[in-house]
Amino acid sequence: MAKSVENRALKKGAWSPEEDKKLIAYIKRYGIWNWAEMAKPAGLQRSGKSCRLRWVNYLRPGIKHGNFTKEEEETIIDLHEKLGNRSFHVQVVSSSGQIMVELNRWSVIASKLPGRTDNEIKNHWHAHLSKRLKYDLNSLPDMSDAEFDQYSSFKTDPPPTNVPNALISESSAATSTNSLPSSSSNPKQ
DNA sequence: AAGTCATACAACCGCCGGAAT
DNA sequence: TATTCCGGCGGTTGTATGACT
Repeated sequence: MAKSVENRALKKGAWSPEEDKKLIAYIKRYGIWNWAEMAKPAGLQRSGKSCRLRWVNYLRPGIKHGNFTKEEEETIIDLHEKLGNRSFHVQVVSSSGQIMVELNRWSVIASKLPGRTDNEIKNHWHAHLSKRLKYDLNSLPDMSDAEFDQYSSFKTDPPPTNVPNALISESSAATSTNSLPSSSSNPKQ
């Protein structure tokens, strides 16, 4: 009830420089203690999720913006191929003993690319790399994005039949390897 | 110059798992 | 043990911008 009234008052859409400044100033002063509660005292009419996303992906110190390098793209493609559409577990030794930690695909890839966020990597994947992979990069000569786009008139056509299945359907290939217990049981995914 | 289309990127939504109670 | 809340993730959408006709 009250919550829906609050939600209606929440601002959505692009962040203004003033909002950015408010969020940065608040976090510098008080740190991150509760995203849902922080927005109000920070003077922001935003949801906690929106504040968190803005901070994690754009305002946080050390975030790298701009074009992905070839090395970064190769890392993304390589890890995406290895990880597929799934999460997995790693063993971590902490002061309290050995524990299992679950990591997800994009955050794992992001951890290998300092300054890059999972959201940025995910967007880059969907915008550039997935379509490039669909066409089997290995069979093409080295080419720029512009050259690739020129080449890729397949966009609305079905993929050629000689492309391996693993490259045609990322999701189906990933599903077949999804044998580990996973938290990513979201039916949407 | 104006309209249309394609692309890139920022942000949102829905869902899930873990922690707290 | 059950419930609630919060943080985090993946997928998707909305919008600004540039290219093209």
